[in-house]
Amino acid sequence: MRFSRALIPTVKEAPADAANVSHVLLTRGGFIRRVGAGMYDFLPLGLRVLRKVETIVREEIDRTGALEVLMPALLPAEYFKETGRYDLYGPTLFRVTDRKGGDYHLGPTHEEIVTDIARREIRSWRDMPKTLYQVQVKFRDEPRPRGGLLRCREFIMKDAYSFDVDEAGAANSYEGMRVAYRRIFDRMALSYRMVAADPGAIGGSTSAEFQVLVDSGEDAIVACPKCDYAANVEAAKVLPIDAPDEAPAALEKVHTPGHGTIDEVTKFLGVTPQRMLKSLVYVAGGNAVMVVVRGDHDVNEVLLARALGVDEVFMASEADVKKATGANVGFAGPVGFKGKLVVDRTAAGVKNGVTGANETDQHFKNVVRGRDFEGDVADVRLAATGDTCPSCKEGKLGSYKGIEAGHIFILGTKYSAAMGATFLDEAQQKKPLVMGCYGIGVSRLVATAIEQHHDADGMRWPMSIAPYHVHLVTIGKDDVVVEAAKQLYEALWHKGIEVLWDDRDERPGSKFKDADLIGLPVRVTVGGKGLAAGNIEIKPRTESDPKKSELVPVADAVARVESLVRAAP
RNA sequence: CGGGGCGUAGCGCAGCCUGGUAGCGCACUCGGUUCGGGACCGAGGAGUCGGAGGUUCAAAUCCUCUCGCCCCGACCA
Repeated sequence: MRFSRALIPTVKEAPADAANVSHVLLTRGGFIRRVGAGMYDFLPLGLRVLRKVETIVREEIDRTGALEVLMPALLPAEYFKETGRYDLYGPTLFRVTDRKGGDYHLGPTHEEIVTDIARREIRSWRDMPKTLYQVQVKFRDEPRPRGGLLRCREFIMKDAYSFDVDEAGAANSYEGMRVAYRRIFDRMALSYRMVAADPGAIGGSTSAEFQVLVDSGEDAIVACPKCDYAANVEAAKVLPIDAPDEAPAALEKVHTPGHGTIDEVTKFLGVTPQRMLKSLVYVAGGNAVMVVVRGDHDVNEVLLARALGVDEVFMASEADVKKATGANVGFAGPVGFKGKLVVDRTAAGVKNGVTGANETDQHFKNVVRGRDFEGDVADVRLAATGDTCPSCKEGKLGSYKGIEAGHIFILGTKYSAAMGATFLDEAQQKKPLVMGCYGIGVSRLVATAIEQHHDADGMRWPMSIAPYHVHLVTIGKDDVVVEAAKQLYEALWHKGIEVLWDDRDERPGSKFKDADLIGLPVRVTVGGKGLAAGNIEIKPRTESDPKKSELVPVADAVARVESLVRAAP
């Protein structure tokens, strides 16, 4: 492609509304343009990347034996109503009404729709295993779209669904998909980690996320350096931490005027956060629940909800805290608390703790569980850096940030049972299909790749998903230069190497800046000076020194470029 | 939805507090000089100041309502 005929609207200044590197660079590089909140145009370069990601995903998913289908994005409400998700999804569902007043919605995911295919088409154990997938647009009215392509209201997802006769079969399908996912992320040259995850709203038992490791990521991950344990913090198991043994001292009420936070109280009373019993009020199923964790820990709301047997818990409002404790926020405590009380296992072991007295400006010292309060003990804290690994019990967990690029689940019979998707097994018994589901955020991956591969000058595309492989820059308009470039351009294309030729009538500086911004993996410069000496210049985008490039005789240029393109991931 | 902020030329912004007839940089068009890391000179085109209502002789500026967007939280690929 000749730059002069392409649509690559690069801009010098970052858009004011962009906060993420990928959003800034994709916009500046002319890959995408915002249309509305969480909606983007893919301009030619952006679309080329998207297509390459899709191709890798298709190749690897096909390799597992899965079959590509295409389901509608516009869905009649009846299917989601069958499983109750029409209500459960709430405002996240884009709801539409047709001319006859019928209820429809745009598909946020397609478990119900594939399950409908399955209940019509899969009748015998002989039909399985079977995995169906699609690469398709999804719609979710996110509470807060953000980060450019990272979180959109309309986005491209690869969603696959497996159907098996039993749990063992489902585990097998799941394993096959796990291998495919590894290959996909490896081919895209992403540094990622597969982590244990919470199945969340999709439901099911086993699930793992593929987290691309970047500091700007929204998800917190803990991982063990000694074994392969890694988990999203919200799904991480925690081990109780023993407190130093002490003889119980007498309960004592202390005046702590205006000191409500852990930080203030520890300083004011001269105690460590490990001695604090942080008491938080949540609302679960309409009731106020007090949760006690150690001062240096945070509540894991997923674990808390599970411990309470509810779907969701919410932090209580300031007013609700006052109502529940009779004190201002900052002075809640378990001692004398009348409502439901949940105590984290580690907090339960704290001897002579410090906690709010449910009285504004008052705390208790030397609080002992069993003597001063009871409550239900459960692991409800978030895993933290330095925790002992719950798997090998040896390593100390480290913390990482990631972007969720893929998620795989074993669903079991949740959807098949609800929708009557059954088959006849060898014993002529009617059984529900055992399902798994597997998602990859295809459009999100475009942005994720940039979050991980960029520098101060712009993007650094991995070869496998770069919009073109080679950025050919010509300096000046001399006939010799243009002719040499043209020959190189055509020779490379004949070898299947995709070349973007910047043939614009621009000054060299602008061309180099745009080349760095767009970030194609190999830059080839043809200029009068080099050509006079019989050379062209080759510079990988990963080389950060602007002056450093390889001089190659014109005759060897094609072979040299080809070897670079073939070698890179 | 809770909290914060922003809507002025294609993009990035100033002007608003203290009303007086809209400006800067980039981009764009034309002419010229330039040409190996975002050149320079000259000339130009381009804006219902998000929308509606109000106050006023006069509103981008003050008031009310409204729409849109961004950022921080709860959700997710």
